[in-house]
Amino acid sequence: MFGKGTDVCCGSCPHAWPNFKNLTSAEMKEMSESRFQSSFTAGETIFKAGSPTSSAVFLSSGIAKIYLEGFDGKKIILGLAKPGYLLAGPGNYVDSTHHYSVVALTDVSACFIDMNLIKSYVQKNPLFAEGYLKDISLKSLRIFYKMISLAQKKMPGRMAEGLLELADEVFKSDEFAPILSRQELGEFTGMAKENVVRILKEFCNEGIISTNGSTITIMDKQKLQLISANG
Amino acid sequence: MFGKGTDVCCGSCPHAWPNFKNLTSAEMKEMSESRFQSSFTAGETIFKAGSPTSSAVFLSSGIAKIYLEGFDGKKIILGLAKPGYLLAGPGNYVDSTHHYSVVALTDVSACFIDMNLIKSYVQKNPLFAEGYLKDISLKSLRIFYKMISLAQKKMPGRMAEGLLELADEVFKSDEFAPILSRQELGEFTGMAKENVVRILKEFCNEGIISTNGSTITIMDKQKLQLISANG
DNA sequence: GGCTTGAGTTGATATTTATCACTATATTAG
DNA sequence: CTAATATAGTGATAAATATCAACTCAAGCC
Repeated sequence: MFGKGTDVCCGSCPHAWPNFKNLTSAEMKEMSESRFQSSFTAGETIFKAGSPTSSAVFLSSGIAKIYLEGFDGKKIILGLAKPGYLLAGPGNYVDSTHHYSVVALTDVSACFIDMNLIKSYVQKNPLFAEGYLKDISLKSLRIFYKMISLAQKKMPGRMAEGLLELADEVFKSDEFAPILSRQELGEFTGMAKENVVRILKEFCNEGIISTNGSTITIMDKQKLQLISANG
Repeated sequence: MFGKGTDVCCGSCPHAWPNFKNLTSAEMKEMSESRFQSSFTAGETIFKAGSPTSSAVFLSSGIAKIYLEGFDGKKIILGLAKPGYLLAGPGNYVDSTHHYSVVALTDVSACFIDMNLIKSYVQKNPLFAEGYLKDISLKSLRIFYKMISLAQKKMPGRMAEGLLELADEVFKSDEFAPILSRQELGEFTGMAKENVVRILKEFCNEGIISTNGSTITIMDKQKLQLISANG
């Protein structure tokens, strides 16, 4: 399914990027009428690092993984995008190129908004520009802390942190389906997939989590927070 | 030495942040007249993570290290700041707090500019806002690549990359004084100081660099680039 | 159904990296 | 000048982590 997105105005979309609130209704209407919508099935690539940032992408439903491509095809999953998350990245104002790749983890429907339009609002609308700055700043900060975690915490600490992030920020629940494979969980927490298995098993044995079939449930959140904090 | 910086206008300062070119002459004059200047000797802290971002800081001379504070007092040096580098960080638009610390490596003289003034120019001056976005975007990108390097390269690769960054981007010369101690070089390349020593020695033995007293000279840049690229 | 494929899992092993203990060499303070 | 302190350097060891080689199990396919 794809096409011009003329059905609902972005202004009334419950999943819109918060910063769109700073647009005038004329700007909102213009943007809304010029956007494109497209669907992706789980596993499909929404955009790849290296491709031009011709559009800003927003999910209206589904979840996608955002990852950096390293050496030898190794990946680092920076985080998961949900509706309301601006998918454009810092390359937009540097070399007009994406520097991370985005792949749908579930079936996804996405809105594509012309980047030149976004950039023109940045120039015309100071509040919108400030909102964009806030967005990119917050994402930078998260990268800082991800970097500290990867560089200084040991595997159990990183896994605990990763599970807490999935529970608290992505799924908003202490019980969640394994939207990420063990391989991906490893790319998310910076370890080999074999070690993901071992550490999850360890957490199970200690009663910190339980893995019912393919669902992970956090049983002892305090302990998990302790492990995360102590590295 | 410190005080109001009324001697030279920022507009004619050869070390000014490039984005200041986008200010009107009235804005430039206002900013120039309200700024404060201060000096730091090598080793002194310019600001600490956690402190409020009340001012944007620019060096007019000297070099400073920018680092994240991790666990157990461990540090990650993100990079070195020279004149022309905006020292404010992404916390400014998130929680008005610095998230990295900055310490002078050489004697430094610095200009402090009221952050509210900067923020007001972001709102009044779209070109300035765009320049700010570009600045923060570029810094984000660098963090991406630093992160990949730390997560996926092995020690020799990280050291090679670090030396190349010092030569090509900081000192603009293949021979440079050891402004960073072995400890700091370790914080910069993500390894223990003992391993810094061992790898530098290894590089010496292979004729890739030479350490004359306390100066590092890159002898075989191609080889260094190869080591950096191959992880 | 039987076959293939890929994810999950496990144990053994190799590699990488940190830590520890110590010496040497500076550099600074008194 | 000398003691004290920080940095540099070295080797041995321990810890952390990746890699390799199986094996299991389930899903999809001819």
